[in-house]
Amino acid sequence: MKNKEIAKIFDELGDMLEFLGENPFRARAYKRASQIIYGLPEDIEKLYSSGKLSEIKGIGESIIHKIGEFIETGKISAYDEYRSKIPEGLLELLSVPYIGPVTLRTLYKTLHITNFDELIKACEDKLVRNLPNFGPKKEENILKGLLRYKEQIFRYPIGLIFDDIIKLIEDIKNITGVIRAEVAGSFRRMKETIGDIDILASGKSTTEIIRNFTKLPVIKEVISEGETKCSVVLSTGMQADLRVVDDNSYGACLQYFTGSKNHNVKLRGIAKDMGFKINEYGIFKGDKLIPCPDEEIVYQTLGLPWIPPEMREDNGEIELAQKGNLPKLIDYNEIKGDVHLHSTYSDGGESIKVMAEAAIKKGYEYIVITDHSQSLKIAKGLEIERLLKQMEEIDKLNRELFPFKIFKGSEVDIKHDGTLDYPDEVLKQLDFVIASIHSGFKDDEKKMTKRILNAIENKYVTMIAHPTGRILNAREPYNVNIIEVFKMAAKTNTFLEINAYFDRLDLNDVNIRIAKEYGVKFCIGTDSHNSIQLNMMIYGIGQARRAWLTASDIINTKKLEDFQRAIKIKR
DNA sequence: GCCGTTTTCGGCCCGACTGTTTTCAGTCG
Repeated sequence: MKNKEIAKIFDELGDMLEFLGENPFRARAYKRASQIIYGLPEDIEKLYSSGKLSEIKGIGESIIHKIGEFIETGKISAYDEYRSKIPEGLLELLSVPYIGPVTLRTLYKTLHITNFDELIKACEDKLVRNLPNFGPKKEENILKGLLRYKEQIFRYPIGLIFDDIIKLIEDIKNITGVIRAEVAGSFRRMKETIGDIDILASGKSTTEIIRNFTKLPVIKEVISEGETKCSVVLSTGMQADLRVVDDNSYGACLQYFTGSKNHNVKLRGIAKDMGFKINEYGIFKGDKLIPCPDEEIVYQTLGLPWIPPEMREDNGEIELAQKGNLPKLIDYNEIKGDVHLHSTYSDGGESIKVMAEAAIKKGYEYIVITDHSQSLKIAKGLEIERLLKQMEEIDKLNRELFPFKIFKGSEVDIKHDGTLDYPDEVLKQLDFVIASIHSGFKDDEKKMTKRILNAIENKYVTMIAHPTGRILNAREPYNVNIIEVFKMAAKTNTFLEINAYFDRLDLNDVNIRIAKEYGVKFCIGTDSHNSIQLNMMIYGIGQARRAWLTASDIINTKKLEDFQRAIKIKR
């Protein structure tokens, strides 16, 4: 699939036009197209050849032509032409705080800066401050931005920072005068990674609230501080922005601050067509303010139902809302059991019983214990004998914990030759067989795809875990033709996992949406190695919601009896 | 570059904060 590759080219093309100072709306059109293509739930080549690209808003004649050129020739001549005018590496500087297209252009034209290190040196040599409209403060900020960018080139996986942020919000709620406070931005949209934290609070004395916020112990540095907003760096190195408004504007501001940017741009366009002006303080009809203490009012005024934050990416959700066809997304409390858990039998940290009791406490009706199989020695994978012994223990626990149910499962390695790590006679004694890749990551696409398809075709395999193998900030997906996997999974009733482990989130939102188009059903598993990690379920649900899944798409939303029936369907 | 039961040309979301200026451009979200 070339979606990502093409999306990246249009994104860069947008950057180039910005840098060159060409029509900013043209640049934005490319950037918009890039984001649309990145989030496409289908193979772009297929859409191109079937002529369906022209039905997508934001993709016009010229861009379709360029996509066609890329599919047929592997390149886009307009892109290559601009590329040759701009030094390699220069545009990366656009991602540095304080550096926008105008600043970068000046730096390039006057000081001939083309990369990171040259700019650092120019700042240190105090050359930047003397440029027109620059000054000492700006030079200092650029240098700070460069250093911060270098430190924080990656985005934080949401699961890594979730608890800290919830705690921070509690601290903010305790500041005198604060009426309401919550996190907005990509965190509220449950994006898999978070760049910075956007926090919203309401209260009367905004300046005072902000001053008290900047004194919280977790704040390392104050970047900017005004009457209604401020930006700080937290002790973790993460940036946080706080916005404080009157409680009557809370809903409008929450809507605005949650984004995404594209979602808001479209919404404001709709408002404008209806004769409204919409900003973070509310909706205006002429000079008359319609107060929006709650978010629902913003959408309602525009004739729309409230749209869940996870959907707000301008991927068609506004059009769906206009038609009254928003899906009922899976709710955060609809999961009835966890399907991917490890215990001390392999590399988990706690006993099966402790894991089960934690699940009961969460209100689950069942769990599946899925320790590693024999060849994964590094994780104390179970030889057949120990697996049989584990089954006995599970039988015993099931008598004890009734009506709660522990299913007998295993996370079975798909070995390098494409066979599974236990023979069928063993697999058929298990209730739930997970197959997954833990070795031979470097196989070429053909071989890797064959390995996974082999596993899917085994009638005892219930689910493929973490189907692409990517690890956030650490490992790229393995070379696999994921579309073939989707097709075969749908055909054979093999479930695909939405792995909720904080640095996996695999399948990711884009792939989940594509897989659903092919008719795939999913389970969400936390891959927990201790009982606290059961809480990671929310991150998996978040990704499912971002992919517009409903409870009926996800097998472990089913009650015990129905789940039991569903996992037998393939046999 | 995209888009249109107001438009096929002329628009394209809106405001806060900073640093440089002396009224505003640039950046950010």
